[in-house]
Amino acid sequence: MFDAVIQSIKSYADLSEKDIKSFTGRLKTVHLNKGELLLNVNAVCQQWAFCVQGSFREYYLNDNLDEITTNLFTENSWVINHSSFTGQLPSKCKIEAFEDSEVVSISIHDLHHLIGESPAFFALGKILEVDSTRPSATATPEEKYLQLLDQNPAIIQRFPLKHIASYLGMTPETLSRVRGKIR
Amino acid sequence: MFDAVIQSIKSYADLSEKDIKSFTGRLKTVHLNKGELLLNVNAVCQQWAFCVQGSFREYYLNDNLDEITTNLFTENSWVINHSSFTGQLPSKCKIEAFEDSEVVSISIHDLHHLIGESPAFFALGKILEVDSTRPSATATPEEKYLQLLDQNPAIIQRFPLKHIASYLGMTPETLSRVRGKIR
DNA sequence: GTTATTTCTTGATTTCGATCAAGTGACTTT
DNA sequence: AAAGTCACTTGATCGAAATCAAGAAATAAC
Repeated sequence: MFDAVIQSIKSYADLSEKDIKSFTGRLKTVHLNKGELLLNVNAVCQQWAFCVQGSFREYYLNDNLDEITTNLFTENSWVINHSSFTGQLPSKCKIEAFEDSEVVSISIHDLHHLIGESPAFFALGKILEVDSTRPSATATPEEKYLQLLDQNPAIIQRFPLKHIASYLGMTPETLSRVRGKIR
Repeated sequence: MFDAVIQSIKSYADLSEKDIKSFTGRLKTVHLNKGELLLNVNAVCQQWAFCVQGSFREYYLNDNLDEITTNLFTENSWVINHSSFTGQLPSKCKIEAFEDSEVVSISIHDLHHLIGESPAFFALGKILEVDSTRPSATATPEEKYLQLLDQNPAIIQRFPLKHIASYLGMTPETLSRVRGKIR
């Protein structure tokens, strides 16, 4: 049932069977229809959510009311607003289900509790860093696309060009040309 | 003695007098001469350091062996490598004393201990987020400079143009022209 | 099945910032 | 004081990506 999320946490922390039981005992399964929000603007991110099925998009509206995509998530990845979670501050963006989706999540409260029980859980902090690896802002459009293709090809297969372009910080036209060049 | 750092933590967390005593009791004062490293490449950031006097520069060498400045710190700010600390991963950059400097620091171990003693300390996590506010990568050179001028004018007064330009992701020539235009 | 709408591609033009280059002034070093 | 280095400025040119614009292809709506 929780196979994928168990595999994920095992890859970050050295957990005993008992630890894993404690962990899964605190997980909640949540279903979101396309368009529903996992996190709204100004809400504080209180959960670590692991996407079991579907996909999510994190974005905000700039002054010009364009949607700027800040993150894209697919199956078997952690869907967390990093800054809102760590600082327990109001989020600047929304996280929206891009398709009908299912997540399993654990609250910040339960996470603290687990760390208190077993220090091994502390290593899960790496998830916040490792999972947020994104193409570097200084790279050229082609480099950014190749980095994404290398690190997270699922995103490219799953989301339309305009969201990927926004996520990579370029226009759809530029991304289209990069693709044409690579092909 | 620890006035500035006490003021800083009070601004992030609601701490009792006892909490503050526990905190300061674990602080260590370290002096670094200009050029000495607070954190080296591949080291894991194990400390939260608060700059009491002096200034620091965080940077790495790119493939072309240019020094890319990723952060600049002056008095009364927290000098921490965010990603290395949170994930307890090897740092990709150095943090170097830019002048003769003094920091007070607390170890990750002691920080955990304090959180165990009093949950109020958990709110200090905000420091990692709030302090890392940086001019947005998508802004124009002028906007980036004005954002920095607004949020952290001390940096502009303290560091030479080339490091500020690198930090803001532009060439020294461009920054010079931006300054000329604003004046 | 036809019409809309959205998504993507392709071309022409423009623009902003990088690069290349030279020069000035301040500060060291000897 | 002369020579050298360093920090910054200013000008000219270039290039990559944005913008503007139009059309093709795919998808949705009626």
